[in-house]
Amino acid sequence: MATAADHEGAQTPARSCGAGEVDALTLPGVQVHERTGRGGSGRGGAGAPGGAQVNGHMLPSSQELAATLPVARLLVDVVPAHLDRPFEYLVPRVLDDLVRPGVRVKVRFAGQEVTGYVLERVPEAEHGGRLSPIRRVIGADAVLTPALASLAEALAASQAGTRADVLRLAIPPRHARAEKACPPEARVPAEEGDEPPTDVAQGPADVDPGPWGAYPAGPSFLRRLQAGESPAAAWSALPIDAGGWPQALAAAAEATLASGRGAVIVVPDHRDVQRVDVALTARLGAGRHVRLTADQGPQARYTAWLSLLRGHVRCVVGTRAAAFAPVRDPGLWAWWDDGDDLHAEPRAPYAHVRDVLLTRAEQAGGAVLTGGFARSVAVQQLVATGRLREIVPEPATRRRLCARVHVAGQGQEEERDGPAVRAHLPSSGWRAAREALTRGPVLVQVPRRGYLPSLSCAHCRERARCEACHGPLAVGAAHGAPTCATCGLESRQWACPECGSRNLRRSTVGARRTAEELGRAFPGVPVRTSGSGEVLDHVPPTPSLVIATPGAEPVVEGGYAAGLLLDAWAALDRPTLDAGEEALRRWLTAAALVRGRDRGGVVVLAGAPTHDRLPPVEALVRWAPEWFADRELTERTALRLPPTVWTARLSGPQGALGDALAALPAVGLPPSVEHIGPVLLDQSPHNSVAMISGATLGSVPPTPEAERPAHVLLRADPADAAAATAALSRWRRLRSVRKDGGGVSVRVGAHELGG
DNA sequence: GAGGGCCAGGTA
DNA sequence: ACCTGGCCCTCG
Repeated sequence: MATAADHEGAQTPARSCGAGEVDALTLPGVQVHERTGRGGSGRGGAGAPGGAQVNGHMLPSSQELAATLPVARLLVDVVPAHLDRPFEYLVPRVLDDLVRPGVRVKVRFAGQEVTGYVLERVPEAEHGGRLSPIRRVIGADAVLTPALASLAEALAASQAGTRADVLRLAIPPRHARAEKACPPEARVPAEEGDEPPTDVAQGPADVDPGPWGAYPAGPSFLRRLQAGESPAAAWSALPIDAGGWPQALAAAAEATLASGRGAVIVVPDHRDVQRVDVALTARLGAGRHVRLTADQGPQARYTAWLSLLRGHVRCVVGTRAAAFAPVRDPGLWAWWDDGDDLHAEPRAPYAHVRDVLLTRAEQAGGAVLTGGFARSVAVQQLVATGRLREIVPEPATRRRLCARVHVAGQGQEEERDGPAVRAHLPSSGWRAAREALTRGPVLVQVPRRGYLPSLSCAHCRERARCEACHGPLAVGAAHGAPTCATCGLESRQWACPECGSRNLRRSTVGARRTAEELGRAFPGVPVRTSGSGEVLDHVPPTPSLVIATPGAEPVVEGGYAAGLLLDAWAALDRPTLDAGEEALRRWLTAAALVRGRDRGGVVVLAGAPTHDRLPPVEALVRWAPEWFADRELTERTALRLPPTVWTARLSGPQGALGDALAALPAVGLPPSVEHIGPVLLDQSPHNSVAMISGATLGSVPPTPEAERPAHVLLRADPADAAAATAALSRWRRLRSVRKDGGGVSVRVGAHELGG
């Protein structure tokens, strides 16, 4: 393959490189303007007969420019916020044909070679100074489509980030072999009639509603998709008994394709991609859709991405980054399980899949569909504001197809001994499992992986902490010593600082230990585990115990006979805003894999507080995710908690945060914006490092007060959100130009002080 | 973010 | 007269 370097100085006439063959074309002999000459106008090359003229600067002949529109405005891929604006470059004549809006190029910027994206070609420069030439074109495809450009602009604005941040997530690295494998776009025009005829909306042949038949509003949603309309829905999915959510998403995709439009489906993890992929193949046949995941490798990823960009394929299923997929004429934006934190992008600008898809729907049109067994508070807010309409099953359908839920420890007294207690199971759970094992597999969800992830004082129940750093103590293996999860120090002589007791008790039991114990409680029954490390996709529908951590529950044909949800309090006790929401989501996700009530399916929730029934527990028992989400939304509105208010988090050294707070009003932060903090990030790890090393080395100075890491949470009414975000954006630009950001990072929409 | 110019203050 | 460091600006 000819690389850029191969072309260096080769004097290749542009004409000999048909667009289809060009990988990367290097401008031969570009030398001038490499250095910003110190003296005068430095009109370089000697002679320069027939040199072009731009802004009064004569250019040498080796630099002959495109005859028309010799200037390209580019977005350069650089980090600093104040550089998020167009820069102008010259278009050499040899690159004239290739430098089109959206094309990826290489240019010299601040002395380095950087990637740029062509925004437009213009007749003359706005910039007064001299321009550098574009050095190379990276692939002939216009990767920055107009749709993507406006998406990047909107997302950057709403997250106080930069367009380059967005594009880094949205446009995969170019892969030349993938480009070759995917036939050039010129030869596959969508309108030439070589598309499968089913792609064209035609006549009465309605798409088979499949699982949508179980929802009153389902079939009409599909019909509207097929008719080219753009409904927007929050869908409460029934358990797998009702046909399976992957099949439902595939049906929605088929209806959309039948209207002549494309579809984007985003799911949390690659197991979900696999399942939707299978469903799509079954619905659409082979070759009508592509997958897009982070783990598929550069070539496969770019091949899939290009086939969407070039319009060969109109439907995609993938994980987070697939939300940016360049599907042509999009008609459906769908995502599954809004509450799964895999949908939240961990890199700047931190946009959630929901933000990305809703923004795209607003900009490009198309239907919106978000489904799940649970309903997140964020989705409930969209329902409450009328952005989404509900698709929910009839109560009777739900009662029939959802498992019966029992909360252990309620009603009749639980037994105090026997095999159940030894397996730290409530006896009702043990009985349910024993009975269910005669009919099929039993799913056991344990909230945490590992062995004994956390320990507490056997006497006063105070959480056991590391003596050095106050991190949580845990036991990693069957006979291991308690070890700090934060600093790794072994604690062989632990004593409770509260009551002096030297005995530890487990407060959470991990999957491995549970597997051991259950194996003993149910001799002869095969035990399988699925969690981090080894995640099982499927298990056979034969009697077995399947122990899984949340998100790793294997699917079983025909559903589990029963489900045990252990250590409920551990899920509820997390000190985060969304602990209840997240607990319910995890329980419902597991419970949805269990057979419906009509087929004897039962779910036992163990370890929930018994004195009063918490809303997430009640919502599980009643299988009422909408009720819970609505209640939670009401409560957060009253308490001014996100997502009902705008929030942003600034993180960095305490001193720099103070400076930032002082500077923000001057760049337009509305006075109504409150701030909470600065709050010191956590005393323990940093102190512990100082303490431990101080003890051994004797001379490590403590972290200066101003340098200690901290957070500030900003909070504002939704009405002030745009102004507040804009102020943060301006502040970032100012900071980055002065190089005194002080290590403060900005995250708009961060709900918690932690993390 | 990187590189460089420019001014202030110190050093030979 | 020359070196060094900090500040601030440009980058097309």
